[in-house]
Amino acid sequence: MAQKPGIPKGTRDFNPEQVAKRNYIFNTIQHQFELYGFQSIETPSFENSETLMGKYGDEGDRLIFKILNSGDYLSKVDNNLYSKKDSNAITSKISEKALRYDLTVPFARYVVQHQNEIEFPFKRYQMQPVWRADRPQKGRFREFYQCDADVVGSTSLWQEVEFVQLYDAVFTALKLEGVTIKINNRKILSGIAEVIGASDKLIDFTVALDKLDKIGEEKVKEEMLEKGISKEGIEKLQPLFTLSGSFNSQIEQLKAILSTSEEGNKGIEELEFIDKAITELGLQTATLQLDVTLARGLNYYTGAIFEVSAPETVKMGSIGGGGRYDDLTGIFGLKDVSGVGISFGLDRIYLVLEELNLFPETVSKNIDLLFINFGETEALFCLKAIKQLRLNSINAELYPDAAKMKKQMNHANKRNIPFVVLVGDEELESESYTLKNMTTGEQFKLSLKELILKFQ
RNA sequence: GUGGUUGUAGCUCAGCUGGUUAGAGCAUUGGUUUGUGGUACCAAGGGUCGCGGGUUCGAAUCCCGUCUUCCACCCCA
Repeated sequence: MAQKPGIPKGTRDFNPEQVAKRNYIFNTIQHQFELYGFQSIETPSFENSETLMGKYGDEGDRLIFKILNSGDYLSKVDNNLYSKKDSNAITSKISEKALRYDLTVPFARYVVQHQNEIEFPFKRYQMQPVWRADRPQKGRFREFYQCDADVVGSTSLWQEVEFVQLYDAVFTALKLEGVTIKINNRKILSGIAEVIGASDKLIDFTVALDKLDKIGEEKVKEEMLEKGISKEGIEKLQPLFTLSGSFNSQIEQLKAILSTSEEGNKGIEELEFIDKAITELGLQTATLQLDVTLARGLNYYTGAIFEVSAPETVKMGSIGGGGRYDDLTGIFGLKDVSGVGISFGLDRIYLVLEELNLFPETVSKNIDLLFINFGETEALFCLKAIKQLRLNSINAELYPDAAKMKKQMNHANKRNIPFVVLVGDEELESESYTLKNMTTGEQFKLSLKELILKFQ
């Protein structure tokens, strides 16, 4: 035997059962998206490099899969550049396309490109694979699916409120109870940075703050010092490290910290609005939690920031994220179109449902009837019946070969087919069908009409 | 990108400090059983020990490289 074929690391094959389970998640999410008024679009799996590059920060650029130009791609690189062996400089010469890294940036590109055809506010959802040249680990792949819902063309905070409800609706429909929807606001982070005199170090400051629950207060302070944030500034942060209690009481504490920051106050107002509405409307199974350490997608989020964590019993990174971006389309030349959206990580949700055993038993569809093949005459007779069954929406098939009974029966068992039909000489003569229940072993002789009636 | 970990039959794994022809269970195929399956028993097929190089009289076993797996960091869904 030659060496076995394989697939690139971080990618996966899906067997029929896995596909059925994935489709169950897809369908559940899609159903809720549509209930909330979102419409589906699709974009190409690869975009022009300039559409993607620079939109996700340096780290993001590194993780984008670049597609090599076709043809004699090296001939365009001048010798001087080539001899320097500067990968970054050469990349733009030999690669002009790249695999999509997420669904948000391509959507922004779509909105700008089709701005005159779109009726705003535009609510779209998109469920497609994205690719990242990351190193795989638990719940992290190089090809995975995102399910995004975004609204563009409205600055209304009611959108944020609806997205919180949508998260709750989807996870409730998936029977995944006890997820936490964490919410924060970019304006609060900016406000804090402003108050401690580190406005220019917002990203460094938030990246460090984000690690609070992971590495602890001391290490976070160390990292901030390293990044050049003043000692006095860090001292002002002290209340932040011990921030606790209900949504409301955290808000009160934040108000004290941010009293001098106009932007910070704006962020507080927004959070209060959302919390008040959600409290009034109620959530089914999820919990909305204020988390000031939450810092995601800072390269484009300007208002609300969302992240969803699985129930604490499961060790898994976030299973969803999102936020408000006031100026994403600005990058592509369209000003003043605000957007807000959320994303579901299908592959991670799959792992969580699997771990908690939450998939319904019936996710995979099976055929009801397998006709045993006894030979040419019998097979043709069976196919006539099968045709009628299928016209009546009954799943049925004929075993393709006139193999030994044992083999055919075994095949039915392996595939968990509940019934087989036997048609031999005797049945041919009487134009009847022997139906055998593979679980109980019972069998009955039926006419085609009776057979159809039984399975309809 | 950094650090660690893993790789033996289709699958799950044994194989002690290097020593004849590398094993088991499950799965597969055939038989006991020509139109009645699941169970049982019997038998058979299937492996360049991830790949490449090195040390050695001798390597699945030790060393180096490489790829892969999983995990942590970075970052993220």
